[in-house]
Amino acid sequence: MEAGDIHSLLRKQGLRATPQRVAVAELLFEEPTHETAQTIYDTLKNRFPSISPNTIYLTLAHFEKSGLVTRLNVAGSSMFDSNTAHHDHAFCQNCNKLLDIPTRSDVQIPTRLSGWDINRKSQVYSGICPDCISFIGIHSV
Amino acid sequence: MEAGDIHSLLRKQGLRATPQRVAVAELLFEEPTHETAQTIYDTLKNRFPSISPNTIYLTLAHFEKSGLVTRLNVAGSSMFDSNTAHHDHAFCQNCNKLLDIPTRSDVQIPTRLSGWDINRKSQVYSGICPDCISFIGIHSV
DNA sequence: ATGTTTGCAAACACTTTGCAATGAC
DNA sequence: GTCATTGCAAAGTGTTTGCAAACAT
Repeated sequence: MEAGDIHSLLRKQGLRATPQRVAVAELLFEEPTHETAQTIYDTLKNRFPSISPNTIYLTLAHFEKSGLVTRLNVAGSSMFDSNTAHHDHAFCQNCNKLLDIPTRSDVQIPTRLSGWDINRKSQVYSGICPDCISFIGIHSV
Repeated sequence: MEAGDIHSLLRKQGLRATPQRVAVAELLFEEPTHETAQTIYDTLKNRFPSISPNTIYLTLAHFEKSGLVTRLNVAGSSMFDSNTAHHDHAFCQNCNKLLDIPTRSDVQIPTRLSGWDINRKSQVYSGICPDCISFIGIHSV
């Protein structure tokens, strides 16, 4: 996805397409990685030396509200996922990597759960990723 | 579970049974609620006016390491669950309540997931709890 | 031109650290 | 008595706030 597309994507959501927002969106949509506000801030400080955490957090909140990204609470902070199709996650306890994995079953999100109004389902598998297993020789205890 | 039992429970794990630790354990085992370090600290400040956050956090880390409790990352901070049997969770986006719910399927935790060494599975349903629906009239958007 | 968004600075919530004093065993 | 644990104080993360200046529309 290139800059022009991202611009109109934001506009379609009624969001003003500032350079900072386009940059955040690029980060989130280009790569299949899950960024935290912190990593985005660190990355963008190079291109926008005067950017503030405020901007990142407000931008991400806007994106979330518009449904462009999903917020995931993992390892004590929020990670953002541009893959809005339903899928599960695998989290590496060693390197903190978060990976999308296909849903293991065809179970749909139940909208009712004994009186609850459920709008989101999050399945997270935690363990050690292949890289850390082979590279460092770490195994779960 | 009474104080004496908790004392020996801790000792069985090789943990020194200090009054503070017994109090933390009581909180976690008496009620089926999920406490955060913060709520535990706030509660125990009454009984132990000089207790420090340090103690709470170290205690919870010990309990987690010993397998007495499970740490859950929800809504940006850790919640602790004394129910170590496998089960899912329902999280209320309005009142931040976390509820244990029985697992919906008999799927066991897979120990291998395309090269990963998985040791934990966490299923969280997010939405609005019955109390908040009827009481405040909130519904998910 | 208008109203949103930015950057700044400061505060905030939660968690972790280092170390001497305390206390469980 | 010994060593783990506590309390204290301070710092470290990650996130949020208020407001004037800047900017997208």
